[in-house]
Amino acid sequence: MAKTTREDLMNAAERRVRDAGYNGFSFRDLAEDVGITSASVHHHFPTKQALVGALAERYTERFLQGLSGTTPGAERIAAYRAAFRASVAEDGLMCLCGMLGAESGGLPDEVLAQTRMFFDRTSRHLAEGLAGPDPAARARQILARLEGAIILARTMGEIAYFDEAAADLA
Amino acid sequence: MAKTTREDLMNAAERRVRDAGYNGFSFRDLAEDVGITSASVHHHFPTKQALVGALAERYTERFLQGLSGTTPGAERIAAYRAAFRASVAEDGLMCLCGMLGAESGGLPDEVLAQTRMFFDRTSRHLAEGLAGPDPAARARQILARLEGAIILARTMGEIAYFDEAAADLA
DNA sequence: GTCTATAATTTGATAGAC
DNA sequence: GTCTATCAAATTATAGAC
Repeated sequence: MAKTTREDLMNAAERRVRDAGYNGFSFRDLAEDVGITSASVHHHFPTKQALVGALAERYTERFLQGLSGTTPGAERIAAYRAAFRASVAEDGLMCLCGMLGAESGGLPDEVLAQTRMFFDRTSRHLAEGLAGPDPAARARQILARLEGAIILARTMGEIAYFDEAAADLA
Repeated sequence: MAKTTREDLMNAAERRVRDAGYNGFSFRDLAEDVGITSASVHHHFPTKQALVGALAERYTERFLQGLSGTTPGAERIAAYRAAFRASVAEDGLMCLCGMLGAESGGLPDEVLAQTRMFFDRTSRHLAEGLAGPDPAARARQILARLEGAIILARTMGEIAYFDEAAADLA
C-alpha cells in the first residue's frame, strides 16, 4: 500500500499506460482502481497530460536511480537488461516510455518532452565508459533491442521471447 | 488515389494506428479522411476490431510479399532494415504490428491474434538459412532491434537514431 | 454505398457543497 | 480531500430512407 492517494493514483495510472497506452484508460478507471471518484482524481492532477507527464518524469528518475550504482560497461548493460526483463516478467507490461514513444504521434507536447528525456538520459547513462568507436550508438542499439524485446515477449505472451531477443547483449 | 473506398479507409486507418495507436483515432476521423460519414465506415467494417484486424493481416501479407524475393542471410537482413527504416523515414510512423504489440494489453483478441501472426511469420522468414547456433533467436534479436529503433527515431524526431540503433545488424 | 438521425455509453473536465 | 451533480463533446454502433 502506498502512503498517499496521489501516489496510489500514479501507480494505478502507470500500470494502465504500460498495459494499454495513453488513450487506453480514463480518469474513471483510475478512480475505481483507487476507490475515489473521477472528480477527486482531477483534484490531484488537473489534466490527463499533467498526470502522464508526471508519470514519465517519475519513471525516468526511478529507473536511473535504480541503476545508478552499477559499474559502466558489461555490468551496467546486464543491469539494464534485468530491469527491462522485470518489466515484462513481473506484470507483462511495457516500459512506460517505450509505450509513450511508440504512441508519440498522438501525445500532448508535455508528455512527449518527458518521454524524450528518458531516452536522452538513459542512452547517455548507458554509453558511459563503453568501449568501441561510438559508445552513444552502442547504447542506443542496446536500448532499442530491449524495448523491442519487451514488445515481442508481451505480444507472444512468453518471456522466452525476451530472453532470445536480448541474448548476447554485451 | 486508391481504387475503392474500402481501400481508402484501410489506408487512412493504417496511418492513424501507426501514428497514435488503436485508441488514438475514431471512425469519424476516418470518415473525414476519406470524405464520407462514420455510418458509411461501418458499412465497410462492422466494428473497429474487424477493421484493425484486417489492417494487421494486410500489413503482414504486404510486408512478407515485399521481402519474398530476397536471398536468406545478409541480404534479407538488409532488406528488413530498409523496410523498417522506410516506415519512420517516409512518414515518421511506427511499424503497425510493433504499435499493436506494445498496446496488446488493451487490444481485442482478434487484433492480438493477427499481431502475433506478424511476429511469428516474420521471425520464421528472417531465420531461414541464417548461420549460427540459434537462427530463430537471431531473427528475433534483429526484429526487436528494428522495432526499438523505430521507437527511438520516432520519439526523438530524427532518423539518425534509427541508423545508429540499427547499425551493424548482420 | 451513402446518407440522416439517433441511441447508449464514455470521456475529460468543472462547480460547488461538505 | 472527497463528494454529488453535471456538462459538452466524443465514441462505437444501429435503423432505415434514398
